[in-house]
Amino acid sequence: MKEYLISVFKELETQIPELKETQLIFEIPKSELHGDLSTNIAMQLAKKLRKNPREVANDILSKIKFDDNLISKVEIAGAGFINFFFNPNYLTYIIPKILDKKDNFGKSEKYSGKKANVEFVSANPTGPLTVGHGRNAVIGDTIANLLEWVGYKVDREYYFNNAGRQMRVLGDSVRLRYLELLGEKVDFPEDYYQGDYIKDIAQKLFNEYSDKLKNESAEGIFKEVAEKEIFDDIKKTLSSLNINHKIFYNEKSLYDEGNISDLLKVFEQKNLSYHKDGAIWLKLTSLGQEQDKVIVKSTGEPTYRLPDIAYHITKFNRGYDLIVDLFGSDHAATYPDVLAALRALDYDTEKVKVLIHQFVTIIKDGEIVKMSTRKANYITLDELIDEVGKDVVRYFFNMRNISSHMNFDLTLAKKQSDENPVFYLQYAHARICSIIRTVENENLKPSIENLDLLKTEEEKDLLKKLNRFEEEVLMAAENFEAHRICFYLEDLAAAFHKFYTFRRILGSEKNIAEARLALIIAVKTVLKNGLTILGVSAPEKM
RNA sequence: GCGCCUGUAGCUCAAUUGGAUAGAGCAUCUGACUUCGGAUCAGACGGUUUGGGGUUCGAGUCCCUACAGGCGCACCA
Repeated sequence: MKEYLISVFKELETQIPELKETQLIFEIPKSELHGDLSTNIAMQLAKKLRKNPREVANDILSKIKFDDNLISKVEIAGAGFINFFFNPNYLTYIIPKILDKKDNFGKSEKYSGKKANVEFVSANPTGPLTVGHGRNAVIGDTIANLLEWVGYKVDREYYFNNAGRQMRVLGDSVRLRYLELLGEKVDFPEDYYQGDYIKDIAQKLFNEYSDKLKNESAEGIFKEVAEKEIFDDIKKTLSSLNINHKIFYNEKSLYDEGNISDLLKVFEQKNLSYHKDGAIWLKLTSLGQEQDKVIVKSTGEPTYRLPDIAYHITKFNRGYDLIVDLFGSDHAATYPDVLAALRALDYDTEKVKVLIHQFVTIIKDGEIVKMSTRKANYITLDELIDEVGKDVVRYFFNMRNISSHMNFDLTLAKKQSDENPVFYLQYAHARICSIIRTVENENLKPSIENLDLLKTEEEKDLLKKLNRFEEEVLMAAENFEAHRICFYLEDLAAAFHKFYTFRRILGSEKNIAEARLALIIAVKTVLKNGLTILGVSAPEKM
């Protein structure tokens, strides 16, 4: 429909040349009184033509003839909006379309043929995933889903580093706990990993090797076993949320394959780096950044920046059209340097979309829980999933704009069952399934023969909402905003529940009953597809 | 001190990217089923969009400023 209106206005360009320079926008008005689509084009033109907006609108309409089969009414309203009212029959076209496409309804081909990489979680294996990682994990996976729905071929990627200082400390933490088990008195440093999982790993090593590891170094078996155990747990946690990364990219391979040394040479050749105080610095100030930063320490060890840049270069070289980086606000300061460097090396950083999500504040028994991996004062993602379930976790993290500093009230979440919107959606789906089961016994079949009988307010409202789904998916994907899907689905479910309260299938005249049956099957399909994007199940019974 | 994010109803959050009368859920109050799932529906209450300036036909949204909170500001990642 939008396409139709755009084409009509395009034809008008010959008569009103200024139209070419204005952005033609059609939007769905907030209020139904303002029609099904609306444009502010007259107001935009008014400025250029130095005329009254309503006059311009009148002028435009006098020059256009609309197809009566599509548009039933056009009006000028407010300061100069032009509102379009669809022919009601047009709305019902969506039902056969949904019934035909089923699980694929809502998908589009707009970006088909394009490849995207979504990097998310990317926590180093130093401890179990926390609730904070959970937000990252869920958002990342859902964005990947959304991109797939609009045609991208998506790789989900996890970047990690098992070489640096963090991992050395991890290994040594395990070693010290192990020595404790041997009865040695050790002084366990405060800035080491305090969590019980370290003791568990030490215990495991003790069970297997007894005291044979007494003289092993932290970097050897202690680190290796710790990394493996913890990474296995991380993968298990993610998989319990149905999150499975295709690629685990180890920073170490960047050294092994020479990417790091190559990059250093390039910086040198392009005169983008210099030596000072025994370290190598990147000339970020010449790239518009605040200050130069060290890329190789005086010890000869690179800082994280260098591999970060090399890593992103591999993403370009791997041929992605879209590169999504998702991380928490604690890392927000690092990416501008990386992007500046990439730009200086002539990579098209328009392809890189950096998404920053704000932190989750955990509230338990009315108090804020301060979290720290090091101090082992945190709530793990596993605990959260155990307490509220996978669907609630996924829905909850998806339902808010990523820039919101969201609160997670754990006490409420635990007792939450009828208060949580995810149940509201699932209930609507299960209810429709139940109706279908019941109605089938009455020898009714969904029919699209008499959809024009769907003309009550409740039915029209549902039809309008069904008509919006494809665009919602596209908007959510293009803006990387999964929460729009949540709000849309809640809206749709509410419209269904209202329909259910006032309009019946059983007991209605057969043609109406069968048209309504087709309608609710369409609603069920859209609910399920929306929940699928979010990674939430759509149960047939609850 | 500097940078990024945030501030909207009692609480948790939206607002079609600058549009029309700022909307939902929860909480509170009042109502609604002898038949398809009451985990539901209808209604009421609730706002100086943190304060103050500015930009324009039009501002929750953009600019300036003050205040409050979160996150950063390494030769850690």
